Amino acid sequence: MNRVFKALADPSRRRILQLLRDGPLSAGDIASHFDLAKPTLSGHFAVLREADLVDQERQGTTIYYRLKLSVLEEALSGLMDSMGIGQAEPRDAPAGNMSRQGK
Amino acid sequence: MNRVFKALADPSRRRILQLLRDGPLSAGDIASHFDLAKPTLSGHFAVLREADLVDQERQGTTIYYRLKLSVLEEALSGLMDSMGIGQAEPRDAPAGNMSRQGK
DNA sequence: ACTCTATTTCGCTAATTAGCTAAATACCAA
DNA sequence: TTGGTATTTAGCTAATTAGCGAAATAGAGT
Repeated sequence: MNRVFKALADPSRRRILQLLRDGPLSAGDIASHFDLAKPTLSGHFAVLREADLVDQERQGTTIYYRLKLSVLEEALSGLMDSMGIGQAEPRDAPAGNMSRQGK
Repeated sequence: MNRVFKALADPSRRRILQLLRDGPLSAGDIASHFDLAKPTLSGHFAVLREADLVDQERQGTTIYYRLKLSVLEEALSGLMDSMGIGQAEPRDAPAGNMSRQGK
């Protein structure tokens, strides 16, 4: 989960994920949307892969990347949960007194 | 919005936000939950402030930090929106076509 | 003015990161 | 096996980051 947020911290990587929203794309297809060198993009793909946010499928000489939406969803809702966003009630903090921080 | 995701990329900062979920805390209160030096935490506060995720209020010699939940919410739902993750509507939402798949 | 306490700012270091070019790998076709 | 296309790996640099201790700032109490 930490890797997911690290991955999301870079705008290029967020944009890659957006591009993958409508279906798998090859590395080259993705690269054509950017003004970055291919190896740079390849590095971003590696980060996304390590975060388990995408998976790869080779088809001949072309590699297709596909968004793993459920992983992204779980990370985001996990965070929202821990922050008390949304209708999810925190399970760890009884809504009364937990630690009155005396000092 | 980029600053928000950069801020969220660090686990200590995410934990700070969690601690602030139940109400404002002083810098010292927060620091007592960590094994980090005060200046280090102070740096994290600065990052969170620049991301507009918290605000500060001085009370005597003590500085209280408060979570700006709406900023966090908007960043997250903005991302979810751009990724096509459903039920991310803060206000009025076009609840219609969610089955866009294909390529 | 002095002295606490709380917090930040200042330098510094080590680790990480994003970017590049050049070279390597993988696959396909002739 | 040679050649071509797609992508990654290797090796580098510059910029950013997280951490620290020491010093500075700020307010409150004496």
